Amino acid sequence: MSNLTESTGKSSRHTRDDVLAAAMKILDELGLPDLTMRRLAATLEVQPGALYWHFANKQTLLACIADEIIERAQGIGVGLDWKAATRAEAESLRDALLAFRDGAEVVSSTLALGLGANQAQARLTRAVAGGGFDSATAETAAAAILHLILGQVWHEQQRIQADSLGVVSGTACVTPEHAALGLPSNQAFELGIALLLEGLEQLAHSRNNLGTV
Amino acid sequence: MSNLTESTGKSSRHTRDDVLAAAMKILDELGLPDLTMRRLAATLEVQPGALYWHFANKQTLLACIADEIIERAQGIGVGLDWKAATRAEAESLRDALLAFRDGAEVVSSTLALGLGANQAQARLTRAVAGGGFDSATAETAAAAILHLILGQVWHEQQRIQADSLGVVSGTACVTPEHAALGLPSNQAFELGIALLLEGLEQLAHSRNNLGTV
DNA sequence: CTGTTCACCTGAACACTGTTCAAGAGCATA
DNA sequence: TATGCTCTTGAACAGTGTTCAGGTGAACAG
Repeated sequence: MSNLTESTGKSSRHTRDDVLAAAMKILDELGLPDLTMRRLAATLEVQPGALYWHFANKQTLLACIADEIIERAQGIGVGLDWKAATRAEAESLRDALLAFRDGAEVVSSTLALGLGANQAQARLTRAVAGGGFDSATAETAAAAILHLILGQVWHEQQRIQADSLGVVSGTACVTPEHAALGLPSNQAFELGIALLLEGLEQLAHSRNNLGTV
Repeated sequence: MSNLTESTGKSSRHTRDDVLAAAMKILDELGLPDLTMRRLAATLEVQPGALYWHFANKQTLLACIADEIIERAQGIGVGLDWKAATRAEAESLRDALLAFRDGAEVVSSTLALGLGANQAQARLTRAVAGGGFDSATAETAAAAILHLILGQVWHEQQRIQADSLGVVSGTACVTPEHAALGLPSNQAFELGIALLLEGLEQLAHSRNNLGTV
């Protein structure tokens, strides 16, 4: 009833990657609030304490999950101009976040804590830098794009879950002020990115008028 | 040693606003992780259960805190063109978030849950709408600005706290890839807003070429 | 065939967390 | 005096992340 590793998928001992994979499965199937160390341990047929041999604490685990989510976004921005490359990078990032339940929230918090998910900003920065901006500007613009994506996807994913639970929302403290309609999420995303890219292009133009490319 | 209401600030019975004020004080002085129902109860010299007469649960409390934080941001955008008005609104929002420890995180999560802090987007939407955009576009652009501000301030506030604790960060799962330098936070904020506003202005121009104001 | 090393796990606890609820205290109004 | 309403108590429930001395088993060395 145990000790078979591959075929029946049962217990015996686990590697760090096993734990990570199991955690990501729970996250995707049950959501972040249900991703507890005890549930994770139970899934692996192991005592909770065992997890702390593989990960120093839960936050570290979450940071690694965030890294994994981000790493699965691969844009193919070769041979494109910087605008198209940046847009492609942004889209692949968004897709990667959407592909995982509560992905945006996980990435947001670990990124805020400065723990993981640096690759996201790194990729965006490289794409933006193709427009010839100085590195500080490129980095800051990339951060702006990233925050925009995270905020939007987080909002969207929360709404998905809220709808599936039939939550009425509103009426928390003051007036309800019914939820914003705005554009559908795809278009909202494209508008946001388009605005930032357009702004960057204008910035590039105004720099051109003053000197070098 | 008790039962005096105003002068010594001691116990007796409390109103919902008392609880809210005490919660905000704890939040500002100790931070979000230390804002627990038990600590809040202890501050008010009351048993934890008493809090649930005033607020249905902790999330509702946090939503009200978020509403309060947002409400304290008052932009004075009268007699300005839409760009200046929007920038003013964004700046006052940013200031309001920065004025409270962990303000951005509190507002982010309750906004993601669709519970509170709607006024923020409402104000931004009104300012943007001054540019003559259709309501869906204005609303979506306002959401973009809001997400940008929240992401940036959250990041900034987390860094403040991390620095004060001497956390080394990095080395979570993969390579450290040392933290982004970019621009100082004020300039980062201004750049982000400037890019979005510039993008919006371009959008307005391109619309002008096709017809009405 | 021993002996040691080392990766991984157990079992049990610690110190918290949010939340619920019957019962009671204290004040205002009738 | 009696009723009703507001607010609080006290105690529990069901979880949470985390720690740690000790144990198990496989791999490797002599």
